[in-house]
Amino acid sequence: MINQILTYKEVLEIFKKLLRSNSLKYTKQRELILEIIYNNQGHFTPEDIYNLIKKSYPNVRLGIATVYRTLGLLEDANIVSSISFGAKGKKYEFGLGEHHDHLVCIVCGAIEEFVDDTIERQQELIAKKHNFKMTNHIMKITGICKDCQAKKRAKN
Amino acid sequence: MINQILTYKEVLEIFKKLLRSNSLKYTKQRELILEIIYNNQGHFTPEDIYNLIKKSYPNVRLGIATVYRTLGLLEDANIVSSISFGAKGKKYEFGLGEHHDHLVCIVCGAIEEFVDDTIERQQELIAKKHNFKMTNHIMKITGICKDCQAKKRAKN
DNA sequence: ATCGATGCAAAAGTTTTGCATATAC
DNA sequence: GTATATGCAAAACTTTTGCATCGAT
Repeated sequence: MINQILTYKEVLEIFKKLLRSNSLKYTKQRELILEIIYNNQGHFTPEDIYNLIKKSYPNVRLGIATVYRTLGLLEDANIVSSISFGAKGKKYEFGLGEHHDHLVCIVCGAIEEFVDDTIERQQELIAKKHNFKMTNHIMKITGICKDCQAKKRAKN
Repeated sequence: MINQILTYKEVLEIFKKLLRSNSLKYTKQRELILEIIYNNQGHFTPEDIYNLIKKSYPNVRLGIATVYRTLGLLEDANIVSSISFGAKGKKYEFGLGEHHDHLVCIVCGAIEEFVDDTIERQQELIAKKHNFKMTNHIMKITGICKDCQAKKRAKN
């Protein structure tokens, strides 16, 4: 897992290299999908990404199928990662750069990110103990966020 | 979070109490869904559960919609928990009893479970630090399992 | 007797696929 | 020029909803 911040140019180079080494083609659509995910920090459904591109680049032709196909490609290459946040469908986010985990509020849906060294280290130990060659890991804490707890108290 | 092993009878009692206190009805279908999840340790899609019940109890009428509705109910009550394993759709498992996390093989799909005290403790600290009232947490390590690593070596 | 639950089928949503055409190499 | 990618539309799935009927209380 790469744990340093990469510029868009560097990421694009990684992607291009990946395409080349698999005899795949570098297309405008593929670039835009990567760019949107890189530039908009956050968690997006395939449809979100489709809509963002349609809005930002109205003159580029794009089908939703291409978004699905490209996300699959990017996920295989670990450039993006996906997670299911309980809501319907999967969400994707940029996956190179510092790894982080998620706190998700079950009331308002807010997502906070965190990084915790103890957790990171322990995960590696666990994988080793089970003879797993770890390629990725996800941790998600669900609960009620500060704001929603306050609102709840106010109501009572 | 309840951290002790409960008998089926105890779980059923919890479920019945939940139903009663919400003016919901105790039906054969609801009981069978709970029973199947309790007795078959593992991770099931709603369709899996539907098929298991159809096979085990061919004379009980059951629609897939009821499975979805009941799983929603059981999940809200924390009696079952759901997780998305990358494959399509969510999978459900029994959620009372000792909490555990998952190692998922990206090659063969095998799921191993583990319990790790350090992780558990750290999660509580993180939730506290972010003022989250934690209701649940999931950790998933993806990688290549021992067997698939061996097969891969054999091929090369 | 009442009110919620159920099955069914239709609808809504999500993801994948086939194919003719377009585009990168 | 060749091989892969694309958009589109259809198909395949997954999940939810409306409604008449059934069944638990």
